[in-house]
Order: sequence, then structure tokens, then C-alpha cells
Amino acid sequence: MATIKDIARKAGVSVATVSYVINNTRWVHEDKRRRVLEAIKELNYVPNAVARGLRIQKSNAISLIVSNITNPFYPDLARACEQVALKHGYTVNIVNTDDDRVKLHEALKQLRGGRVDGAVITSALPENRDEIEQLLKEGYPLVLASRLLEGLKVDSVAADNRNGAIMAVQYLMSLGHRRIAFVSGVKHSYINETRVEGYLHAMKEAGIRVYREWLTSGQGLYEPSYQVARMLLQLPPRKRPTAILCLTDLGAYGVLDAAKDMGVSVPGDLAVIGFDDLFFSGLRNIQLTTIRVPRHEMSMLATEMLFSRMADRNLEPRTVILPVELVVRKTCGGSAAAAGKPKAKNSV
Amino acid sequence: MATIKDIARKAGVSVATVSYVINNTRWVHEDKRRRVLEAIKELNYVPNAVARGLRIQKSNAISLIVSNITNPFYPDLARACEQVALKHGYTVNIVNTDDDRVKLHEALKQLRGGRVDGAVITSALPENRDEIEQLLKEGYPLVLASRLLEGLKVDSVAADNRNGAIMAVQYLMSLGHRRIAFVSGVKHSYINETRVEGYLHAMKEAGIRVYREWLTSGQGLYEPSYQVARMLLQLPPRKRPTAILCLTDLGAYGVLDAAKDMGVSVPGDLAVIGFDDLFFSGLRNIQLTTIRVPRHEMSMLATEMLFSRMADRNLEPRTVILPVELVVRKTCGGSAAAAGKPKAKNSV
DNA sequence: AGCATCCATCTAATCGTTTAGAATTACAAT
DNA sequence: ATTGTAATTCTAAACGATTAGATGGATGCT
Repeated sequence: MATIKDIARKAGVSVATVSYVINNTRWVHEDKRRRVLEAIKELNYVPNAVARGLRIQKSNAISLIVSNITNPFYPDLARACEQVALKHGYTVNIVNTDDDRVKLHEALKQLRGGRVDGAVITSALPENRDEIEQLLKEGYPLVLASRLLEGLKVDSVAADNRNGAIMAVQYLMSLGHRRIAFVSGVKHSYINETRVEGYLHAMKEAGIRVYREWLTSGQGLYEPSYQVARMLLQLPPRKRPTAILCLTDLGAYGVLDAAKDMGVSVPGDLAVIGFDDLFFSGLRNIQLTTIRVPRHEMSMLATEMLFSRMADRNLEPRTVILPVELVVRKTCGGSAAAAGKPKAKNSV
Repeated sequence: MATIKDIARKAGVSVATVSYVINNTRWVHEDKRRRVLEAIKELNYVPNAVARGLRIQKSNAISLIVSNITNPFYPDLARACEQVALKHGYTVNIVNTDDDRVKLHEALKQLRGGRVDGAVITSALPENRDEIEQLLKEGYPLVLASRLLEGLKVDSVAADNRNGAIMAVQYLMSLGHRRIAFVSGVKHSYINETRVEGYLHAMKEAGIRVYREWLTSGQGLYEPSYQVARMLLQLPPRKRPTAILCLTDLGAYGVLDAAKDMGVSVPGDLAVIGFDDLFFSGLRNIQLTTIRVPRHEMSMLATEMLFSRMADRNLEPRTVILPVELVVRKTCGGSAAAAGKPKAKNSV
């Protein structure tokens, strides 16, 4: 709890001199410099970051805003974000919003309150559009990742969800499936909308009618998806899907378990395909076929874009769509042969 | 980017008055109050948290220091911590240390630098002892969770690891196993030491010799544990374990996969038991028998203790050891019948 | 009217830094 | 000794809030 004044007094110099040696910002005579350094060590002094932040008007911290860190998708984003932040001498604060409007508002207060210099938002929802737009107008450095808000002039990075869903459906069709259901997610969320769109598109293109029951929300979570799958597997044979595409791997785990509980064999009687490619999907006892989204790359890129923007606020906003990849494992029974190459689409 | 002065000017009052209405700290005439509120809304003003923090000497934030948020054990701690912090009007900053001394030091700088008011440390290692002790001496509010530093006078919460390991070994023995290996973790880490101690104790008590190979580190991670398991399963029959206890569930997944890859059936030819009870361990295709550590409770308690200490720095430090629980699933083949009741041990 | 009381509001100091710009010192050249 | 110049070091003003303590105006009482 020593302050710069204590150091100055102890070393017999002015506070300015102490500041100069701490920050290496002006030349200081060798012996004074030594005395200052000694005093710092002796009193275990660490400059008060809050005072410093107030004076220089920056915090050397950014926020990473996620909906729920408990979803294994996000810790990976966090590590990548942290990694590039560290390179720039920055620290990252992870904030959960639980997809709640007021929690996002609280998170963004950290920006307005000067506690962080910028934020990468991965939990944007259409209902947050106004708030984010306002912040942008006020000039705060923001970037959207994973969940975009279309039509907003802001730096953005997302995966090519639409194409991913198309790849998934086409892969299933190449295996002979026609009755393909989609256990989707929260309405209006970017990820859900784009993936649903891809699903619908691919189904339509193949001339397959999509029953209403085939498109039900499992919220991308285990339990709700489990429930939806049970419903799906109880449909009359004419409508009962032979394949289920899931909004997320987490949801796919729920579907897998529902199948098991109902004695439906996977991939024998049912093909299951996920989205994300979490670490756990590769376990020998899971072996989930899935669409991998490059989350490390996505987060690194988003964070780099944030730093670029903090360095130059007049940059033209960019949006980057990263290609996804079909990872063939065991839950569809097929081999990699039938999988189409992912189509890359960059810089919209 | 409006400041309190802008609001004062716009509302035609002094900055003090603005502050009074923002903080509800003195009575302000109705019409002035209204004018101030209007100005705030109009300019989209949010008080600068940094300036406020400097003046009142607190940040309303705490740190949760973890070794690696990518390990699903930690996000759960984070949510619980956040939950109680929120109740106290606080925000939590999650920081990864990667079990690196200098990263922990950086994390603790946030405390010394006044950016946070306290910290719950879940990544303490013996090599951090001096630094933590020093901080404690300087009066900073700290609590240790999950990983303790024995003999340090500091608020602490951990699981009863020793007893957990004993329960696991005894359960395996009740199933007839004698050749039981332990895929352990980083030397000297509290968690590893206590769990190894329990393992060794139970083995000794049963009069079973523990071969050196039976106690090898898998670092509590998937890949290293996978490798260790391969080694274990290639031991000559006399030494080859029929059961493997793992430091963590994550490690157990590696062991499970090694067994699968080597054509060793679980639980037929090998029993596997984990530690933690991650969400994924309950999946139908995993069904890992494990020792559950009450991480939500642990984190909530630790955070509550931190707030108690911040409220009264003279409290006598407490150490709480929470009971663990054997969760019988499918990887040992046994039923719940043989499981002993966990022994609770509180307030050392 | 004179005075005390009470409210509401204001002025200015403060928190711990950074950093212009002034002041001081050292030293060489005359 | 005087002066000029360069090299150090210092003083003091920010940064944007909070909050004692001062001030001023209204009201009530004698």
C-alpha cells in the first residue's frame, strides 16, 4: 500500500523522478535510479493501476463477453483472446451475460466506465442491437465474434454456418438419408438463423419436405436437446427422422443419450451430426461426426481486429467469415469419401 | 465520454449535486434532481469507474485465479464465484496462470495495483507460497480454494481428497481388485499430494505392495494420462493393473481411450475410476465412476469467505474441508452397494 | 428586526499517478 | 568570474470522481 510519494521520500527524490525510472521515460542519474529501485523493492511497491489508468486514460485491459463460460466452446475462445491480448501487453476480463439484456448492459458499463479499453462480444443478440449501435456511435472499440448482427457497421468474425449446415445435410443425403431433422437453438440468434437457413436451403434443393416437428429448439444445450430428440424418435415412422443435425455438439450429446435411452442404435438406426467439434466429441466412446468451427482462429482474429481498431478508430469495419470443416467420425456410419470440400467465403 | 462536469454544466448545478443524485447520498430538490437525471440520459453518461475507484479506494471487483479455464472444472468454479459476487454487487475477473509463477505474479499485481479488492486463488502451488504469504502480510484479502498451502494462515476451502482416494481404492478392493494403479498429477500440488496420500494409505492398510510403475503422473490431463495408461497396460501380467484410479476425470478419459485403443475392455478387463465428476462423465457413452468434488459449494464458500474477510480483516482464518462422494456408474462394473459413506471432516 | 436553525447547494481538497514546463545544477568556454 | 548550454530534477496541473466543510437562503421564534 505504498505510494509513489513514499518511494520518492525514501529515495530522496521527487515523485516525477520515481515515475521516470518506473516507466523509463527520461534519463535519470545512475545513483538516484539505483536508490529509487531499492526503495521500490524494499517497500514492495507496485504502481496503482487505477490512478495510472485515470491519468493516462487507458486500462490495458479488454473484455471478452460470452454468454456462458460453462459451455466448453467459450473457454477456447477465451484462451485465444488472452493469447493475443498478452502479446499486446493487455489483460482480458471474461464476462458472462447468460443471454440476458441487463447483464450485457452491465458488461458494457465496464467499457463506458473506463475499466476496459475495448470489448469482443460473442454473445450479441438482435435485442442488443440498439445498445451496441449506440456504443459504436460513441466511438468505443468493439468487435463481434461468432454471433453477428447483420447490417451493423462493425468489425465482425464468424464461421460460415450456412455452408456448414449445407455440408452436413448433403453429407447425410449422400449416405441415403432423406428424413433429416434439425435440433436447433434460440430463435433469432445469428448462429441459429444461419444454420437453420443452410439446413432449409439444402433440404429444399433436394426437394425434401421439412415437417414442422423436424425443426425444434434444443437451445444448443444438452438437456433440452435430449427432450427434443425423445419427441423426434417417437414420431410415426413416416415422419420419424433417420438423421438428426444438431445446432451444437453439446446438443448432440443430448440426442445421443436420448437415442441410447430409447434403444435406438447410432449410427445403425439413427445418424447424428453436431456442430462445433468440442474436445469431447473426439473421445473414443463418443466419436461424434460434426462440423468443426475454427474457434481459436476466430477468436484470435477478432481480438487482433479489436487491437487494430484501438490503434486506428477510422479503419473501415471488416467482416470475415471463416470456412468450416466436416469432421467425419462414427455417428453417421459413413466414411469421409462422400464429404464435400468446404467452400470458403471471405471478407463480405 | 461525458464527465460529471458535463452533466453539472448541462443541468446547471455543481458536480457535487450530480454526485449526490447519482449515489443517492444527500437530498436534492426534486426539480434539480430531475434536470440532472435528464442530462445523464441525454448524454448517455456513465460515471467513470476508474476515477471513482481511485477516490473511494475500491473497485467492486475480485479476481478468480485459475490455472486454466479450458479445464471444465474451472468454469463451474467461476459461475459459483460470480453468483455470490453478484449478490454483493461485485464483478469477477477470471485470470489464467497456466501454473506459471510469473503469470500468477501478474495476476496478483491486479490486487496490488488496486484493480481488484480481493482474490480467490485456485491455482496455488508450493512455489507460490512466498508471494502469497507476503501479500497476506501486507493485508490483502485472499482465499485459497481447491489447492491449499498447508500451514499458511489463510482462509481456505478444499475437498477431502485424501478420503476420496481412500474411498475409491476401497471400492475397487471391494470389487476384488488388488493391482490398482494411480495415474497421478504434478508433484507437490496439493491436490495430487493429498490424493496420492489417500491412495498409498489405503493400499498399505490392505497390505498391498505398490509398484513404482503404478504411480506415474498423467498431469491430470487427457493426453499424458493416455500415454501413461498405455504403459500401464503393457506391463507384464504380474504387475499389470486391473484397476486404474485417476487424478481427474479428464485424465480418466485418456485412460478409457487408451484401453479402447489397446483392445482392453472396460469394465471387463480393467476398472477405471476418476475424480471430480465433470458433466461429461455422466454421458451414456462414458458413464465414468468417479469421486465427486462439490465444486459449486467449494467456490461459493470460498467467495463468501473472501467477502467476510473484506468486511473484517481481523477475522481468524478458517480452513474448511468439504466431503466428497463416490458416484458409481459403469466403468468399474460394480454396483453402489459396496460404496462406503463419505466421511465428512470440517473446520480444521 | 435580529437571530438561530435547517436545508440545499457549492467550493475545494483528495485519491495516486503522469508529464509539461520551470528550475537547478554541472561544466566548458571565454 | 561570467556566461551559455546541456543534463537532470523538480513543481504543479491534470485525469474524473467523492465528500468534508463552507455558504447562502428560507423559515420560525422572540
